[in-house]
Amino acid sequence: MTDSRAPDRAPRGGARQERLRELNLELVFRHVLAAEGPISRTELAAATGLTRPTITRIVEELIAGRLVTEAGSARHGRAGRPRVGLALSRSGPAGLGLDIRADGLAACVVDLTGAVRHLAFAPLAFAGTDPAAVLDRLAAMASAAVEAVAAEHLTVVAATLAVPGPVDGGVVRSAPALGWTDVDAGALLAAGTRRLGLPITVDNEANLAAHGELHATRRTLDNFVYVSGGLDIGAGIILDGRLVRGSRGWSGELGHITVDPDGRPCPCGSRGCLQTYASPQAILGDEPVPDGTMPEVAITTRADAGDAATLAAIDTAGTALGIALSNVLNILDIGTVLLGGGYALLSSWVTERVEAEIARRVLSAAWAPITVRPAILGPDAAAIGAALTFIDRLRQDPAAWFASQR
Amino acid sequence: MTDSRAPDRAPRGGARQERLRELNLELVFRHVLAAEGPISRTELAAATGLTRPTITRIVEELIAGRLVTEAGSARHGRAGRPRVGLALSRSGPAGLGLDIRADGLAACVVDLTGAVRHLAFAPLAFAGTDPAAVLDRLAAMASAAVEAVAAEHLTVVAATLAVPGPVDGGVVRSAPALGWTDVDAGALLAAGTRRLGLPITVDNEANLAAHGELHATRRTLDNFVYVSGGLDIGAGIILDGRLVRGSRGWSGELGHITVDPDGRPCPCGSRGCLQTYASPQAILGDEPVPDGTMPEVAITTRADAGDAATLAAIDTAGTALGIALSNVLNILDIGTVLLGGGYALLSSWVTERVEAEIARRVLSAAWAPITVRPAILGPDAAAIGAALTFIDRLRQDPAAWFASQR
DNA sequence: CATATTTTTTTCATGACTTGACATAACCTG
DNA sequence: CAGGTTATGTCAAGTCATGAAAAAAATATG
Repeated sequence: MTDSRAPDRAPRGGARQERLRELNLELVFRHVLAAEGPISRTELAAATGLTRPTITRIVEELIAGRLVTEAGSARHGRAGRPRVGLALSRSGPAGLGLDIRADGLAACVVDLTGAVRHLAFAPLAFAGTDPAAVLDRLAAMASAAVEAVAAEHLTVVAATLAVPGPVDGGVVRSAPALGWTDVDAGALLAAGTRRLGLPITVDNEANLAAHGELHATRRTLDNFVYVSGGLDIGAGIILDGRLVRGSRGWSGELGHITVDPDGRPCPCGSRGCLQTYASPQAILGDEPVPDGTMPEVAITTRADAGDAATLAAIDTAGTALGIALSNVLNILDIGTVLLGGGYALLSSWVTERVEAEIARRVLSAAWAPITVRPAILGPDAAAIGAALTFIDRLRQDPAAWFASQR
Repeated sequence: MTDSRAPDRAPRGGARQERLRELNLELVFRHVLAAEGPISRTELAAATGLTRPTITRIVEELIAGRLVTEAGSARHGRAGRPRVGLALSRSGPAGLGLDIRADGLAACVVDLTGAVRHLAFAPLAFAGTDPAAVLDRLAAMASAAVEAVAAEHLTVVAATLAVPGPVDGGVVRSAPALGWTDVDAGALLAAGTRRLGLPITVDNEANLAAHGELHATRRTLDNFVYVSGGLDIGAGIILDGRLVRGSRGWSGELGHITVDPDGRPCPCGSRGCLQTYASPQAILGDEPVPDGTMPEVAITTRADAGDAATLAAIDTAGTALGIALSNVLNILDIGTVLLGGGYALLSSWVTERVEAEIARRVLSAAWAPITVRPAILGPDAAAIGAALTFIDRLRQDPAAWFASQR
């Protein structure tokens, strides 16, 4: 294969007539997706340029495939037969998202419309926990989620697991927040969920959370950097509505951007990495946190109380984050920064400093201002984004879904 | 338009039979492209999965459109009718690339195969030059190039202009190397080349040079950062064989990455920007350069002579470049850095330090080594990449070319 | 020079779409 | 409640690109 792009665009050899059908099915489906509310067959015909007979056949197929349902005839006041509204099915295939985060485990099911239909959380302290035990626990939550939504006629078809660290295939390379190194989370989870028969994907938490935000804004915002704070600082980058994964999927290591070349030493072996200044632990310094309290909460509590050391540390963190983000923005020309994860809680404290550094250091900021604001989704962003992984694939290529069903 | 991707994939309403033809034409064309040497109709049939009759008809169309030619029947020794080799036409449509660089003007024509068929360079000192005069001069070079290749039956169909600085539409926002600010280079060039009737695109020099390198490696290397040195330091980023432009096309501002937050002041208003340490002028310091000498040449001359100040400055520059690139690689997970522009000349002096910083600061370098090497193309990389812009579009979407011809 | 072999082209059937006409369904108006 | 109006479903004929099979073209071999 000399041209790496060849298989992307025409994967299955020559295009036969069937391919036309697939293309038009995709076209119609995408119009149903994009429509604000229910849309009728006649409207679809007008919008797509296809004829009514063709639309009728395609809609029939979409309904049979459980992607679309008739939403009941919406009487429009005028004379004539009322149009039958068509909408994405709320009882068809669904995606399961699982998240291993610093404070516990989350499971989430999202339907075709992107709506969260199930969300469960189990607090868990990770100190010294065995990966297999954690993933067994998570597998149980997955089963429970699948059963819970089955009652609403939703069929979970695929699962994605979010982990806080770089992932290689299904293997978690390093997740300091969990104390994991080279854990084959994909295999462990697959073992626990064999009964469900779901294909499993494992991905970085920041990437998935960014993906969740992309959907949460209904794709009106399709260029942004999502900052995900925790023990590690990660970033999910969305360019032109697509997640930037890098050549091996390890993009977004924001925490190890150099903020000061001869600065504080970092466990990674370098000096002056962002996370030595801006992670919650770095802000808290040596001060211990009461058990069961999220470090971000401890920070805001102390800051609200006017603790001078904390305020100074927040200042340093904001500046460092601003410098690191300036680098990202200079390289990628992105107009929006979303502060997510722990930073969503701290955003009112750090946004100003971040904005100041960006205004000063990003070349294009002079003629196109850059927005910094907290993310929309809360701590469940990654779980939701994970659940959306399958939904998104299905939305992009409904024909492949039909092919897989046969 | 709620889903921003909808128009990408099915732009022209419903897919009719014609669309099938387009898809298969693209498929066949891509196989001709990917083939090592000439390829016969029968081989194409086997490779694409289409039948011989279909191939015959499509090839007929490709030949009529001047994209493909019969390369003469290659007798293969065995019995039977010899296969007729088909190859990309070397006398069909061609792309024109123009480059305004620090030391002069370049014009370049590239044919469908990617071969450079014409290359001209005119030295020019930019101090105090009027943009309109420069672009007039360049327009004359463009005309000469078009005429020169017309003798070889090549038809120039589109032009792209490379400029050293961020571009907005056809407007050069700022090009310190030329002393230009907000110059509508596209319009000025269009005025001078009206007679040729070419569509004109203006783009950043680093982006285009990266694109040139992508083709120079025959797309075998499809994830890299191309560093382009000059008065300004820019970067062209290729991810998955695609140029990363950012949301407004201003990506790759490597020169303004913060290397030291309280470092040297930069004309941009910030402090510690890479280019205050690593641009040729920064390396030379106050020392004057003989007129007509490229600064990079002056640097290597002094370094070869063992000048201590120069060697120290090179060291500082290499370290700074390494830090800046580490940031890029941490964010984007790219495995290769190509040193282009002026840095190609300096690569033997700086590579070691750049590699050392990357090994230390890039998280993934621990388990996947990163390559740093000089770029393949020389100073004409941007002109060649510019000429390839149109060729690339045509290669990606030959059907659109046929549509535009009608 | 006839025959075998391989490549290319021609001829005909298939499938998906369009157009246009008509039938049916469900609602509004008077 | 009859008749007009609008939405949807169904049927035929026509178009176009493809696949399958057969014919034609061009060469090597005996």
